[in-house]
Amino acid sequence: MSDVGFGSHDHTACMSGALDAAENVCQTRGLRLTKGRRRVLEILLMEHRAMGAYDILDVMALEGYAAQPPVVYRALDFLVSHGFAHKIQKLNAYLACTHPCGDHAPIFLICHACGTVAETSMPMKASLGAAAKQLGFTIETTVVEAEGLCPACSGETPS
Amino acid sequence: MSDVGFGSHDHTACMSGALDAAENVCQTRGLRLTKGRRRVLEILLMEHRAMGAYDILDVMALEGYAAQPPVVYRALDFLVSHGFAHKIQKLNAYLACTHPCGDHAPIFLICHACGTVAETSMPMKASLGAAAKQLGFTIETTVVEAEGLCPACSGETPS
DNA sequence: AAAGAAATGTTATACTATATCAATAGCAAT
DNA sequence: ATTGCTATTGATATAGTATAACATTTCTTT
Repeated sequence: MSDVGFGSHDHTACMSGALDAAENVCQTRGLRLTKGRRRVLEILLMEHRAMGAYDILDVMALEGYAAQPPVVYRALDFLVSHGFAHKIQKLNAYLACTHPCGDHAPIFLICHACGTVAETSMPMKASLGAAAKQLGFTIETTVVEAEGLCPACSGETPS
Repeated sequence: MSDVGFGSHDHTACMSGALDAAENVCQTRGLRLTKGRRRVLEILLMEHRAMGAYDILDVMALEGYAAQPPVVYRALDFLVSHGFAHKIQKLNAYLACTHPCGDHAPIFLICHACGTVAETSMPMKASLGAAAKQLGFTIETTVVEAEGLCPACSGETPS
């Protein structure tokens, strides 16, 4: 594991950095980070938490940019399929990717007390792929999520 | 990895065995495998595939035991929380557990061509837990799912 | 038998996601 | 610069997944 989302960080930098990175990746790969897609990514980065699609819609509505569900789901599909965001399956929620974001196999640590989700990377991707291969199964994508208590919440008695 | 769901097996034996095992576990732990819960488990074992809650409802309706969604969801909650079934997060579907079913950390291999889901067990549970612990995170439950092509489908050109 | 806990039946509704089709914008080649 | 093609957006409707709430029944313990 290399990096984690618990503890503080320079959020402004992390956000503009991630946006710049996304711009660059899109440039390089000939992808279009259109207004709607960028807006959804900005919201995810700004909020810095796992958000449901309808949470994102709410934020857009507050910003005066009312939109329909398909707008957000399309943007999320784009962001997720190109690695700019991830879907947290256990929460039906989406999280901006704050990693260097090449082709990675992330794992997520979900605190069920405070709802924080930390992204880190898989210490065992290779072993998983190799083990599956032995069974004749070819892995294309993986989901690894762990639920439990984050450092802040495990020391206390959270409500 | 110890066991896998690709390839054939003695389905009748697997089903009655799993039911007996569930009965025994319930007996031991003072749990009640009531009619509705047992019925849902039987359906999952019979169909031997990942089923949505409404798929299960459809089967119950065909059997003349029409029920409302909460009936199935409650049964599934019971079965999942006691390890008799698992939820496949990527599919919003449920699968009977066909393993010896002590306290295990399963991983699922999902074929996106034929929809088959194989349950096997985690080769890296310990490493994951230890790595998370280093970050101060205490894991309580894990979800590990891999999507790709099963042996049968990777050799062909499936539609 | 009575009391308390667990499970069920039922209605309604909340939450998550996609199909569909018309309209528009970006891009490449003549 | 127009034409034609493809990708994207807008908008309406609807499909699919899951739970809240509350009355009723069943089980278990006393």
